[in-house]
Amino acid sequence: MRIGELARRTGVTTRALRYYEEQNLLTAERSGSGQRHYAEDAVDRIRLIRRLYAAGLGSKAIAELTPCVIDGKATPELLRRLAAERDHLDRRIADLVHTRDRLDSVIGGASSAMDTGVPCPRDADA
Amino acid sequence: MRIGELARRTGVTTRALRYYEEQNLLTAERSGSGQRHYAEDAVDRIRLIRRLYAAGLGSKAIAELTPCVIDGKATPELLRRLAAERDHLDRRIADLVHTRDRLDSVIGGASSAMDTGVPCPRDADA
DNA sequence: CTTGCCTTTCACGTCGACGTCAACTTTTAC
DNA sequence: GTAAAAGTTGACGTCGACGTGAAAGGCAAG
Repeated sequence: MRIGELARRTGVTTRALRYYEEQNLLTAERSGSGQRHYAEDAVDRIRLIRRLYAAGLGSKAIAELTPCVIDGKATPELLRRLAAERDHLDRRIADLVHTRDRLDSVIGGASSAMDTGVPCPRDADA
Repeated sequence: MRIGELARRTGVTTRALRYYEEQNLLTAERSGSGQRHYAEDAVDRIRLIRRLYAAGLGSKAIAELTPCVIDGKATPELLRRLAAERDHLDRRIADLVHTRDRLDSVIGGASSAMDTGVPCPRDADA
C-alpha cells in the first residue's frame, strides 16, 4: 500500500509517517518513481510505535528498541534498556496516581469550602 | 525571602519562578528597588504548581485553577474544571498502565527469545 | 491529453517551559 | 569603598513531534 492508505488505516498523518522514517522508526520499499510502498505489517508497527510514544519514550529510544521487538534480536543491553524504560514508566505512573489523589483531596476541600463558606486548608505534606 | 532562597528551598530555578509570575501563577511583593519578596507560603504554592504541572496541566489551566485551591473560592465552574482534569488524569494513568503491561509482555517475549533463540511473536491485540 | 488526486523533497512555523547570554542595578561582605 | 554575589528586564535559543505551505512529478480515468 502507499502512504495515504497507511495513514488512513493507522490514523496518523502522512507527515508523521515520513517523520518516522526520517527517525529510522520505519522503512519502506520505493517504486521506480520514488514512491513509498508498505507491507501489511507496517500497520502493526505503527501501532507499536504509537504505544511507545504514549509511554513517554522519544524517537531515539524507540529507534533503539524497536529492532528488538520486531526482529527478536534481544541483546542483554537492549533488555536492560527495556527494563529501565519500564521502571521509568512505573515511577511516572506512581507520580500521577499520587497527583490524582492530591487532586481528589483538593476537590474534596473545595467542595466542602463551597458548602461551608470556609477556605480550604492549605497544603500539608510533601 | 528573595528569589534565590525560594529557588533553593523549592528546587526550581529563578528563571522558572519569574516565568511562573509572568504566567500569573505566582505573585510577589516588590521592594523599593524592585526586588521580589516572597512570604513563607510561597514554598507551598510552588509545590502545588509543580504537582499540577506533573499532572500534565499547562500554565493556563493552572492559572485558572490555583485561585480556587488557594483562596477556597470554589465556584461550580471551577469544580467542574477540576473534575474534568481529574478524569483526564485518570485516563492518562489507565493508558500508561496499559502501556506498561504491554512493555512487560514485550520484555517477556524478548527474554524468552534470547533464551530460545526464536524471534518474539508479533503484536496481536489493538 | 488533461483533469484531479496522490506523492515527492525542502524548509520554515508552532507550542510550552524554561535555558542562556547580555547589560545593568542592588545588596552583601570585607 | 570596593568587589563579589544576587537581583532586574529583555530577548533570543532549545527540543520534539509534527503542521503547513510550496514547487514539482506520478498515476488512473474520461
